[in-house]
Amino acid sequence: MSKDIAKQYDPSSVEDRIYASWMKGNYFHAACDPKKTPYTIVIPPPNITGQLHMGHALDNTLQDILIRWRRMQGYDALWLPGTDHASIATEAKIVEAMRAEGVSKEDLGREGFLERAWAWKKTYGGKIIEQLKKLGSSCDWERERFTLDEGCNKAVNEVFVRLYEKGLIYRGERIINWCPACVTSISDAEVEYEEKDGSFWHIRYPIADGSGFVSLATTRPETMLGDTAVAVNPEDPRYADIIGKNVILPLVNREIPVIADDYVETDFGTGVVKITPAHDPNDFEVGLRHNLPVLNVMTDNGKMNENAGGQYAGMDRYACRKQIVKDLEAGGFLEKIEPMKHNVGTCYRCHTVIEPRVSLQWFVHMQPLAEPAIEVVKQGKTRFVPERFEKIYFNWMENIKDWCISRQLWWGHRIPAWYCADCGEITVAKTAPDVCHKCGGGNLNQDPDTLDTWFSSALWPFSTLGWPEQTEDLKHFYPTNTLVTGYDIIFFWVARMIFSGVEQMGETPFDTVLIHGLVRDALGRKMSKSLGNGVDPLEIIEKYGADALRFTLATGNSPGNDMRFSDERVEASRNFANKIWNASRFILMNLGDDEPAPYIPETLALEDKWILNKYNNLVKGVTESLESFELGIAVSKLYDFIWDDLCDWFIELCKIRLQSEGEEKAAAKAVLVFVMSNTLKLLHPFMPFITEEIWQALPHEGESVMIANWSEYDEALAFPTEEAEMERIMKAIRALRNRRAEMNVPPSKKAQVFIATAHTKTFTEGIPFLQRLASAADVTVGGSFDIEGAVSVVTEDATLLIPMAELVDFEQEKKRLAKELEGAKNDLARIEAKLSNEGFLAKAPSDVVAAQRESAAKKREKIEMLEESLQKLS
RNA sequence: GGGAGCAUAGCUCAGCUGGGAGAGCACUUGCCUUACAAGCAAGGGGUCACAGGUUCGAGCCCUGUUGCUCCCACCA
Repeated sequence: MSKDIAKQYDPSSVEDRIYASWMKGNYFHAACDPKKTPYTIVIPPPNITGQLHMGHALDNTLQDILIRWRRMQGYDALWLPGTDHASIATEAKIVEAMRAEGVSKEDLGREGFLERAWAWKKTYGGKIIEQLKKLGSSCDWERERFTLDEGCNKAVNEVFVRLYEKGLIYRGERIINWCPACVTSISDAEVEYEEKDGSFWHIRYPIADGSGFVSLATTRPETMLGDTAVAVNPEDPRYADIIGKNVILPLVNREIPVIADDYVETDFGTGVVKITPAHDPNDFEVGLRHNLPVLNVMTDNGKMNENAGGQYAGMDRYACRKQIVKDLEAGGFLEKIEPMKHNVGTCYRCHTVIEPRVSLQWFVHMQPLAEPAIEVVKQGKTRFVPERFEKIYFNWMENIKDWCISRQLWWGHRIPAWYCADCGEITVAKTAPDVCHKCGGGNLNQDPDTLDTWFSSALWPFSTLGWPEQTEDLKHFYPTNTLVTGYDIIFFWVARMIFSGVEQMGETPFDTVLIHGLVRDALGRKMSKSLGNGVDPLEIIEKYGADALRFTLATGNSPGNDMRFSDERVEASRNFANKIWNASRFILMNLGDDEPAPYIPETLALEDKWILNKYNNLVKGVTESLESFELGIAVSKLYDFIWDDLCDWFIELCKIRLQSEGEEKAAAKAVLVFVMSNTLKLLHPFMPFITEEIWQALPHEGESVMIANWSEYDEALAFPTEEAEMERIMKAIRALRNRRAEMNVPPSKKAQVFIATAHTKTFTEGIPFLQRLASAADVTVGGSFDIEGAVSVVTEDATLLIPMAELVDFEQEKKRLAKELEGAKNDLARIEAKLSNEGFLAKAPSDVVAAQRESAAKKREKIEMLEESLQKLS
């Protein structure tokens, strides 16, 4: 904030400069000071392929608010940043770029491909970090990590070996989800189900002995090529006689048995199910039970393979489906086609329909890991905010299935398993073994596959602190405190971090999981690339400033709930920033070159005590809200205080004293500076840039507001009596303004006011306020007045009389007063009904009863005054 | 098939452990009152989805109903 202060706050001219000054001051760096209490947040590492989107902006704003607040409170606050290698997404991106050049992965070979991938990472991987800085994120950049860096690799290998040795990682042939576009297996969590219009094809399978046929229905007719049985329910009388017979698979003329299995429902479809063990998870289970052959009929990229038979081999699965249907129809096997909606699993990265398929993969045996992970949440060692997400967590963990962790990709942590070419034994080791641990042969080949990205993300809270080394950082900062993330990645990440932390470290990785919702567009739709409705946070920052964006994201939103984003809301935030800017400008203009001086308690005026008391309560309120993770409430308290109390009232009230000289002017200035600079501290976590810019311009101690001490409630600033007195005056001012507006009296027309009140001292003190803020001319305060033809304005504390006979229709005035009287009487009747209720008096807490008594007394006073005013009019 | 969330002013949403509803935007009226027109002042507008229940008292707690949204689940 320079000398020539503009009327409008221009964020673009201050943000980068301020951020650079913070970096220069090294304020983001956590010291790892054993004398200080640590407060740690690990960032949900954004993908290196990522562009900062609104979800990131929200997530990181919340984290920055928490970390800045705790840092100011004196914690050894560490916000540990980093990025995720995002195996599938990154590899896809690189392969795509290579395709444009006509190069394939195979052309380059593994080494060449990885070289290229690292080069890509070097060029583009830091982009999102730069974008986080634009947002104001106060991460400890010295500790920045990458899920595929050397340290994380060590951690990954360590965990893999440990789990393998405990028997919790195994290799086996199972049905897995296969994405034919990404050409890799994916985990169950990575499958997204989408409801699609499909068909239910009813097909006739002839019975081999020529006794007829059975009808069955399928949504994926092409998989019939891999059928190795047909199943019916053993209790189903319709089919009792065919169990054990064979049927002939149409088109391929292969004989397959009819088996009986409980899995088949009698009341769905025809009660007959084709069994394709290689391409359906249930069928696979049935196949195991009945010892059926497993016939894989598809290739890696979703085409039919040689097992599908000559006429279909090489066809795309969907082309094949069409052809099969055609051929079935031609052969008279197709009974009917029923339209049907069904849930189709798709790849969460590319949304290609996944193909369940039998495959040899690595798995984590989840059950033993899930149990203690459930326990730590049950015991409250980790709690979810809001709590309801615990149910989602439990539900997932309690029904957990084994986790397929191997991926047929090159970009990622390579599986630390070596196969002996001589004896076939597997050697799992942290570093490449020289010889087979069984036969001692040296002919070893490492598994070509890499691990699920989430395997390394799961270790993030401790791998980033140096684990498996017992580093000082690890000892000091683990377990971390707060994890901030969206509900959409509880399964992918949060759950896996919890069981990994518990298993490897013996301790849950964080005490609180703060869950936020999705940022939707103005119409409530999910922001997505395909819809093109995404709002770019960087554009918003450019247009309105980072503080306005942060404020928008932090406000009017409660944990776990989705929010809508609209430019109008950012505009409102921008206006708020501007309001603060101008209030500060006003203070600075009045400060001149005066020595900054703290206020002297003895010189404080009524309004000073009022604002100090309000400020003191604000400190308490904001801190409490932050402690309970109600950031939206904290920020709205600040908004209300700054805009309403400080700007609309206190600054206006101060103008009176600022026009004078001497002690009272000094007091006004000192209190203005005190309240503003301390409020800036409270606001700083939410709006870091503007608060720093202004704080630096105001008289201050210390280098930066971001390392200033967070304020605490201070008994010396408690002035409840004065606040109440001030409120009496304010009420009178509002009532006067209201009355004048109703009568269309322009502010330029000053009016004489007589105030009849029991609080003569208070109102005498308030005379200048009424003159300044309620267009009063001469004000006379007394016990009662008898004035002919005056307009009366009645509050609970006073009757204000304005002799403006010429402006008033006294019949109207009588009606108005009568109406007001009636309203007051109704209010009183309601309160008295309550007070005469035995149950209320007996059971309501005493402070509530007292409050009701007080408001009854006030109403009675008001009624009395209204009656008096009416009487005078007649 | 299970589970969850939401339903409050014209719009978008707050409303913490029950004590008679708030904000922003929009709207109406009057103000360039020299910090701010991205502003100031005043105002209108709500049977808190519906029906029961608990309670002295319910937007808030319980039950049910309706509508919308989401998550999970192997119905071929």
